[in-house]
Amino acid sequence: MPAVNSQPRRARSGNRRDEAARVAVLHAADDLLVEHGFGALTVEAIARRAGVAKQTIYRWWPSKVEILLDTLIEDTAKRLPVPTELPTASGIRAYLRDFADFLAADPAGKCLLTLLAEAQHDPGTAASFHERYLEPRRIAEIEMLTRATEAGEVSPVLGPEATMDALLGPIVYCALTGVAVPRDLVDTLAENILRPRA
Amino acid sequence: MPAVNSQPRRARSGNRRDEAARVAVLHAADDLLVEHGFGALTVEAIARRAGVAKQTIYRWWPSKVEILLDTLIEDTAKRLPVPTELPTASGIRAYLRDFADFLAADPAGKCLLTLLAEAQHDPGTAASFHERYLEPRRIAEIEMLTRATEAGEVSPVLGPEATMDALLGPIVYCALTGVAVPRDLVDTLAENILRPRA
Amino acid sequence: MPAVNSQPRRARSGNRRDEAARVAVLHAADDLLVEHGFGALTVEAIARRAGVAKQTIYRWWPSKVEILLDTLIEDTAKRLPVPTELPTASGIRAYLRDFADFLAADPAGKCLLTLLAEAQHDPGTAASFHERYLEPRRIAEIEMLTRATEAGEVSPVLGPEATMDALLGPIVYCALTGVAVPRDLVDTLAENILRPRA
Amino acid sequence: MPAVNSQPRRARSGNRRDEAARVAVLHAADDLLVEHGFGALTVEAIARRAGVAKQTIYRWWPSKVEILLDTLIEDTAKRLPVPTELPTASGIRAYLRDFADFLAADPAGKCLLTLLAEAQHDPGTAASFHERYLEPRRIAEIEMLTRATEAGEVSPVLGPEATMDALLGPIVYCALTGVAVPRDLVDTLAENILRPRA
DNA sequence: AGCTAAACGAGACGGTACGTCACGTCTTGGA
DNA sequence: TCCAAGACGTGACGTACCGTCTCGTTTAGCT
Repeated sequence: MPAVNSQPRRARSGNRRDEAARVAVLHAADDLLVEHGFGALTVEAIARRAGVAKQTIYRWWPSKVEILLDTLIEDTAKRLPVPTELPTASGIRAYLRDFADFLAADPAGKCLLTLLAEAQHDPGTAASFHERYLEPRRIAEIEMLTRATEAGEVSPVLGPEATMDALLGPIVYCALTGVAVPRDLVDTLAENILRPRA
Repeated sequence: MPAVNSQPRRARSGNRRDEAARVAVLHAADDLLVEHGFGALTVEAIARRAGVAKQTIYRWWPSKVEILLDTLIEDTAKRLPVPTELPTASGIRAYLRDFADFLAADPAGKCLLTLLAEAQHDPGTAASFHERYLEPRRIAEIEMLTRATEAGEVSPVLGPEATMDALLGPIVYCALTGVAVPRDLVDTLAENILRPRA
Repeated sequence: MPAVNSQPRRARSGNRRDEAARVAVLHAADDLLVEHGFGALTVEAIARRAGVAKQTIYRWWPSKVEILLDTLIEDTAKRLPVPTELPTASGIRAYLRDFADFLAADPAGKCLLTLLAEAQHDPGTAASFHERYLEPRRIAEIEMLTRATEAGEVSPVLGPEATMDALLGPIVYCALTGVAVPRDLVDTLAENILRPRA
Repeated sequence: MPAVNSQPRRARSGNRRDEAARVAVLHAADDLLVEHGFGALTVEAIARRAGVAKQTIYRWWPSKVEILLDTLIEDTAKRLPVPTELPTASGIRAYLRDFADFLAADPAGKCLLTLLAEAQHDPGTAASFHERYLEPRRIAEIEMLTRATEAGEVSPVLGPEATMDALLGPIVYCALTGVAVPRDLVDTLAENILRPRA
């Protein structure tokens, strides 16, 4: 679905990158992943669905996982921002709940799980995934946690890195094993690991 | 002639399954995974390395992930049994530490992570992995936890299912993201989630 | 269909060749050829259909074409004997007509065409086919022709070998190309090549 | 740079069919057939020998017999044209002699016999072989015969179809049975079947 | 009556080729 | 300069048969 407007033919780009082709590829990849699973996510299928030539994909993305990574980064920025300004205990708890919902329900959540999985199979994917997604988020999360601790909102029983692993780990593990995150799991974890003020 | 292996030639199996071929396939798959990664784990490569015909693999395993699953099940039974008899708080803590070491260092640990990853890509793999590995282990773990609780060894802050997710999740998440599990993470988690007697 | 009687189990043979298995194989091969074509004529399919183990086939026949050859030889002896006693011009003409009908209509005719075809593909088949089928028949045909010539029944315009090629060639060629042998072709050929007395 | 073949590397084709690959496949198939027989004529062997990918073969030919058919059609057009302009009795006789030599000596002759044989095994092959080779040639031959008859060059004892079967049949039959066509067979047949003027 | 030897059904085995799919690279020709 | 289109070499897929090889059973014929 490359066309984004009512014109029968997309305005072709000439010698600049075709933005319509770019978003068509991202959408096609995401749609294929959600609708038919990772097995159907081939470069040829993406090109077919996006109405784009295969070469156009190879020109701009080194592999199909980078497409997913682009999608994930854009979607996460919109739907799951890390709260960094004046974080409170309840703000952090809300963030954890949002994260659980994101993994369980959002199409981009499937995208994250897929990338985490593919990173186990391929070192290159792992490197990209860490560098472009995990590390930046982790830095923001650590900052969130540090500020909250300094403000006396929370007093975690572990260092910031380990605290984030202790909080996110169970949520991710439940998502990976197809288990719905229990309602009280997040709250009890926050209570016992973060030790909020109230 | 009491000796059964005086010839270097492998004893052929007749019309019964060839045990030597079976273990050769399991070893070949494990070796390929550890040495060259999941990308090199093709059925043809396994057959080549095991000195076995491709058809022999397809005769006994519906897919290559079932081979890994067989390997994982056999190896886990040997190297990471769930302690079910008279479990103590320190026994559970030791189990968690062993699990972290298993994921980090054992070849079969890579196998587990690979299966967990592949389960994200393919529903069939997910079903097999749950049915043949995760569920049986989870049942044993729940029993371990229940007995320890009844014996007063521990008094967990969550139900048994959620407790196991809270304990195993961070370990798995660290392994998946390539982070070494911090020394104090497991112990502090056990302290705050399980609340042992002592 | 190995069983030839009402007993649920065929009487097993002990340490002598099992005649029931032999004819079951011949029939299965012929049936498969006629019903599903040469492509379906695999050793495994023959064994399956005959209710016989593959090894039993390999024990007695070096290849599947030898099975067809056995069938052809038995059937030809019954249904298309070469008239050698006191041959007449009309006897030879009748033989040619029978041969045309045999190729067109008899299951064993398909068998002959198949063997002639397979002989083009494989020298071993060609050797067996010549030695066991073509040569013996040719010798009998030449004798038939020679006797008829000596008796003054016919006075062929070519030597006996070439005469047989001139008479049989068109019939075989029509069968190979799927053309029905025209009614007058055989008769006119006989008239102009054999030059019968009357 | 006017030269197109200054590099040893073959010029790649872009998005048009690669003519070099096409002829390489035809030659490889013919060579394999002549050198090692039909048994060695596998698609994989053709691809290997032609230096071409298997998929390139499957992209353009539905089966290996179509490759042979292409070869045969091209070669026959060059080496064994049917004389259609002002055919004479001796012209027809020469055509028959050329046909016999073609079958006996020319590589493409083996190709024809192979196709005729394979047509016995597979109805699809038979259909293609008739439609693309036998029928067009037969039409040209019938026209040749009709013209010669109308010009009074010959007065055949049979209709044109049956006449061609009577003339070609013995030649093909000899070739199929590995018998060298006797020198006088063709001439005597022509004399007695065609009845030329002189 | 028991023993030996052969043929049997069953079917696992190491192989080869099949025809299909997707990969990533390349070239053409149009905008 | 970018793009759609698509042919190409590469290599793995899962399947079908090949011909060989045990297995354990059955039976004929000899001790």
